[in-house]
Amino acid sequence: MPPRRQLLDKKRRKPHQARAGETVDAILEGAAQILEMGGLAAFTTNAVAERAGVSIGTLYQYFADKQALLRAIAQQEVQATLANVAKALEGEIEPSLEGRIRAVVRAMINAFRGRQKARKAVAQAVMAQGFSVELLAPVAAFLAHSEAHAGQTSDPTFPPLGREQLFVLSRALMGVIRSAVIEEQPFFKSRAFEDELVRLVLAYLDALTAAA
Amino acid sequence: MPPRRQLLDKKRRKPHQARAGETVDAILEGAAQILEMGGLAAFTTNAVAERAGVSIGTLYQYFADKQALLRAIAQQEVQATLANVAKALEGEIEPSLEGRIRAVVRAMINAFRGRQKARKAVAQAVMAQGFSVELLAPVAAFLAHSEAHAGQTSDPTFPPLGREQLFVLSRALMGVIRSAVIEEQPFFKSRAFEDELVRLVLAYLDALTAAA
Amino acid sequence: MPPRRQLLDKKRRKPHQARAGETVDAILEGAAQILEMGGLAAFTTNAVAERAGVSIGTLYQYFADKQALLRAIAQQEVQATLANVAKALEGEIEPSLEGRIRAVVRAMINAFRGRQKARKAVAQAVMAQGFSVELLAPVAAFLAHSEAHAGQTSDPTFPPLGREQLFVLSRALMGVIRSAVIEEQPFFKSRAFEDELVRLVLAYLDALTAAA
Amino acid sequence: MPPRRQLLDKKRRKPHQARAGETVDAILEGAAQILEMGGLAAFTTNAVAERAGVSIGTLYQYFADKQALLRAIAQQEVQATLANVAKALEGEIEPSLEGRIRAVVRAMINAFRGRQKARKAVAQAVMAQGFSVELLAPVAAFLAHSEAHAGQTSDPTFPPLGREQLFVLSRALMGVIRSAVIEEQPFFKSRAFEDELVRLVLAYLDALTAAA
DNA sequence: AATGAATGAGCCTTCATTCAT
DNA sequence: AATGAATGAAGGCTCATTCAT
Repeated sequence: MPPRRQLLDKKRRKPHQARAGETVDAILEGAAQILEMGGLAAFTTNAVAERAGVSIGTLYQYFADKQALLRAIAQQEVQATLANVAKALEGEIEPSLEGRIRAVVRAMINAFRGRQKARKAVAQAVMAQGFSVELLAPVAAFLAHSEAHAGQTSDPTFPPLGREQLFVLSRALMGVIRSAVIEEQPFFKSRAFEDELVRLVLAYLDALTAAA
Repeated sequence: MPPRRQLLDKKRRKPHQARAGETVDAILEGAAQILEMGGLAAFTTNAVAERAGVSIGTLYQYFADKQALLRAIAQQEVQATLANVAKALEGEIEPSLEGRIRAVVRAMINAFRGRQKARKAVAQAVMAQGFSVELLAPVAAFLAHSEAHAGQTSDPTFPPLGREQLFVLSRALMGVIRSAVIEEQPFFKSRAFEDELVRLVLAYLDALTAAA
Repeated sequence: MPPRRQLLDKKRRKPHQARAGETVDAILEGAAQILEMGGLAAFTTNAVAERAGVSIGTLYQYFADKQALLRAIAQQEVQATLANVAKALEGEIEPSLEGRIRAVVRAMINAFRGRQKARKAVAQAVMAQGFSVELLAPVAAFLAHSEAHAGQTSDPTFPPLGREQLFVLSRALMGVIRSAVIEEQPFFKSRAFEDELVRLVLAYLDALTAAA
Repeated sequence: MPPRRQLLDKKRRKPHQARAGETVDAILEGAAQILEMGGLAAFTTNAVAERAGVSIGTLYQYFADKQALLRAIAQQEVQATLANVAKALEGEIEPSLEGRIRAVVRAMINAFRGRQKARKAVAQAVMAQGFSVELLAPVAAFLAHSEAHAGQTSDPTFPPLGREQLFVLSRALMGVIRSAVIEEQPFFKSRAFEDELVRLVLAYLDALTAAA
């Protein structure tokens, strides 16, 4: 029996004896849901607050402004994706280069399965702000790291990636996945699609190796 | 009997004729300028009308709403880019596969040189609407066409691209360029960047050939 | 029979074929009324717009922001007061110093009769912004001008007022009237009150003369 | 049994006693600081509470609302100013009328412990509420009292001031100082300014005497 | 007594769109 | 066809105030 607020008729709900952390989580979750449902256009602070079941004032107690909220979600999403990728890599027994690349590709594709529209919106919003560089930094770092490990295996090694090469590789990969999500391609989750992505990465790395 | 707007004919008719055409062009030009100067944030219908030197009412006589205006600009840009690519291809003497790929890549990069900010804004806005599919269709078609021609040369031929392969190739290329534009990468117009793009496309096509 | 505004029931009225000038006047009038009724606290842009019978959008078409509106009213009020004073002086046949001072005092008192609360609010608001100096400048100029004329009469002349002296004289006069308005003193319109104000000004001027 | 707030007793009791008194003082001090630093715009209840080092809830335990807090500050300041004036008068060896007037003027100028901005803010805020009457009452009373004492000296005496005369004298004095504070006049603390104020009061009193 | 998370009414402002002229 | 004054829904954000702990 929730002690406060009994007339649920009109406005707020959620009795919440929520600790601050819980409140923040609720807001983040609400924001993601709004993004998922209506895209960036529906992403208004009032809508987020309502969906999160908190007052607009509470939202602003935790996020300085709309952008800060957006940034937080983006951060969270990138983190989650990276964690996904990392986990996929660890679990991978097969140490072949192709095996590891496939693991990364698969993890990235799967990362987009949950909330496609939300991620789409986040991607757009974040890019629109110019945070893309910082946010994608971890991705680039990860790829670089992954590449560094390559030398420890029996795989054909390849020279360290230059600035432009890292950029091309990471953006090509993300660009294709991004497009597939945004265009809602039917083959998004197909094995054929995954194969082509792996082929793309592998081919590029091979070409680099050959050139060196 | 299409009463308004052929605007894609590009050719300006006699100045005392086709008042409408001129007005539309003025609006489109004004819109592009606004976009270029202030980005999406400054892109208000009133601002565009003022810049174009027409009343807001007139603007709405030719464009149903803001989105329609945005779509028209996007259309125009894509069209122009394709024309650029085609011209580059035609003028290319060297018939090697790499030579043609480089021509295409260069044409696409150059297409973004004029009004980078405008293109960035258009890209973001249009993607947010989900029109990417239609807009990118001509690009994909063009690449398919280009590939079809490849067989007619003395180059090592490669099998016709499958749906996923065409998708991966085109989106990878566009995705990298798009990212470079949006992130305003300093190396955008460098030779090194161009080289990597060519390498990416070439490597993927080689891999496909090898697999066949 | 006021021609405008017929359905007072709910929201908007006024079919308005209003010229821009009329609209501005309506807004200014509405603003004065709001100020008169509820003071600065009630002075919200929405309230003003509603009272003026225009949409909030229209208000912002003519005034950049709330402050601009406030400044406009203040300007108008000061102007009106000065006009009042000037007219009173002109009409004054008796050219004695005391006679002229009394005319000024009376004009100032009368200026505050119409919309006491509005003027009170305007005074406060304007002071809060720091425009007081510029706005009161005409008053000071007027006093200086009045003083300049003194030499042309048979009155005992007095030396030109210094900066501090002009300040003390004008603010003392305005301060007393202002207080009377704000405190809603019953004797505000009495002859006795007027007499004391005249005495104050006269005494100060005399003292200055004696000191010189 | 008044449970809260005697705060005007000024005397701080034993530090381990009277917790409430200390809290109230802290709030009042915090409020004054906020006012001084950021003016009325920065004067939010939350800001005051934070500055005072208490929670917002505690603030509301001692002050019914924001206005009450403002009133308390004003009260306190007026009280302090009067005390200042009284002390100045007592300490004044020279018993001449001009000497005593100067002491009063100086005390009023120096009031508010040098916190001009806070004083300005308080003046504006309090006036906006219409509390001016009550707040100025002690000032008027003091002046009346002071005048009453005048007769006991060897100064040229003057007749007791009438209602309008007392009003004019006190408001003229306060009005000038108030304006100087609000307009942030550079000569506020100058000797020349003080001289003119003294002259104003003296001249008016002289005129009254002469008329009697 | 004190705390501070939560509330939400309401403020200022923008801008896409309409329509009488 | 063109104009542009007018509209008003909607958005971001603030801050005085409450109340369960």
